[in-house]
Amino acid sequence: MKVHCQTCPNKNCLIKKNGLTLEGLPHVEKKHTIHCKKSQNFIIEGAPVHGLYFVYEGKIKVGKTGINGREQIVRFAQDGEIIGHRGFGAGEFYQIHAVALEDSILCNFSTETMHEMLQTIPQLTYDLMLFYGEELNKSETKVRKFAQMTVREKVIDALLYIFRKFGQRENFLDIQLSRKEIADFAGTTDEQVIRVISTLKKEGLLITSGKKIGIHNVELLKKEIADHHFFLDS
DNA sequence: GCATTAATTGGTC
DNA sequence: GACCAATTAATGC
Repeated sequence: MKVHCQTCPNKNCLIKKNGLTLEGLPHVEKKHTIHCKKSQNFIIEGAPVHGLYFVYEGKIKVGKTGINGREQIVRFAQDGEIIGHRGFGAGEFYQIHAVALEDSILCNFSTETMHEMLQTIPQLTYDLMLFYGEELNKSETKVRKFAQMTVREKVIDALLYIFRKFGQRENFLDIQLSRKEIADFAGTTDEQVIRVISTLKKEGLLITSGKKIGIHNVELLKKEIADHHFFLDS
């Protein structure tokens, strides 16, 4: 079942914002709608690039595979966000993989369609450029964090990122992630994540229930890593 | 309910 | 601070 940009609720999507012009409409019609089941791997690392993805609805993790099959989650994405933008224009093959964390709907624009759009809609091109700039800034910030933060700080930072991005519902983070996925994102191991979480729980900063995690005191957590945040959130 | 998978804890290097 | 092993909790079938 196909979803259309005209009725899409994601106001912050770059296509929704800039693609519904007279010039854009015929291109927007060419997009493909992809229904993705939970844990489906829809971008395979090393596979040929086949355009750009936008999340219509759902939650996605984007990662890279390292030495010994060790996983590094690069970012998470949800409604309205772009995936696969690094492969676009630059390389022939994806350097990342993307997996749906829950049943999701994606919009796929082929490389050709993107080229046509970017060459006819300056505002879209401009917004995409700003987006690339932001992404670069975030990844530079992340490099510094990885080098300078302790494990405890990295885990706190990861939890706050998840909190910012997905928020909480009934006092628990509104996304289902395993301890291992948090570890892969924070750049450490699942055992370390579990240890940090259980001490934070003892300190009254977090609550847990099964695999669900709830942040009890955001301000105190923020305070603990405040020294590392000179610029912006990432 | 049983079997597989994930969370937790303790220990070693 | 990573890796390994053992135990316990959670989840799939």
